[in-house]
Amino acid sequence: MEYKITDRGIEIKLSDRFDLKNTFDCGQCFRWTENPDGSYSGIVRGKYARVVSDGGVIIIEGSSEDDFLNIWKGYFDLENDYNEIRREISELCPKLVCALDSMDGIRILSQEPWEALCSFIISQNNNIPRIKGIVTRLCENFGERGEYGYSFPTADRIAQCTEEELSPLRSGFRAAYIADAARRVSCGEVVLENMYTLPIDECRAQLMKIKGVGPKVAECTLLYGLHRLDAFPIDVWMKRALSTLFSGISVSDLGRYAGVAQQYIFHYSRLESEKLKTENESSVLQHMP
DNA sequence: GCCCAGGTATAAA
DNA sequence: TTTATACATGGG
Repeated sequence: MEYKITDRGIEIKLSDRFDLKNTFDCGQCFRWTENPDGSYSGIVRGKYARVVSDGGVIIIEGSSEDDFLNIWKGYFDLENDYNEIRREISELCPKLVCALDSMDGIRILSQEPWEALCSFIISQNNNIPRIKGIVTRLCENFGERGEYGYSFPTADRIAQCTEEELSPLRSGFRAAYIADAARRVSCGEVVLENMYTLPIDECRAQLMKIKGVGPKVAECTLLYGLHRLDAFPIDVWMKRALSTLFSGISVSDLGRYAGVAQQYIFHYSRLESEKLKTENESSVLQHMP
């Protein structure tokens, strides 16, 4: 990864790819919005940036060099080479090549741990547009107002709220879960920062003490919030995908990038199920009088 | 109105 | 240990 400072912002040259749509709109994050020109705007750790992809170069507009080095470089995982990661996954599981090819240029973001935990508690039994709405209201109601928008509220701030005070979020039954997570993080019972390095099973067990956090939310928190690329899903859809689309592969075959592989598998299985759906619809149409 | 959404808590087999 | 339901809300 090379970068230089220009009048447009930080210009980055990568040896691998960074596809903005695949990265920001794949369901791993809920606070980046696409602009009409295809760039994306977002706020991380209270800092605003606009990310532009321009002929193989990525430009982070509105970032100082300090912010780039301290925030964006790690957040966008720019020092990992996804060509290498993909090569390792495909060598471990050659059957996954079609899944790897189905989503070129995705990067696993290294989000703020508390934001990821909170976001994926909200994500359960929910759809992406509504998740985004609830997260937006969470920031508007309890985050810090900045020049370009709101920061994600701290666990301490949310811990002060009663369930009643969370009602403007319209998050339904998840309000109690958000409150419980905030309380446990705020009082130090759950220390997210320790989970960058703790054994993955221990992390999962600690997270699952929180009400409303099951295996899926724990995995997502670890993968997207603590950048544990080894955090593998023990989720029903994953088992189904591996037993149907990729029979013969088990989660333990996926190695140290199990979490990254999971992202590709998820996307691929979504594509396949949609393909199946349209095939069924057209065959139904064929039999219509 | 009905169905479903990157699930989880709870009760029951 | 595995399997069925309710859960709040809103987009399609």
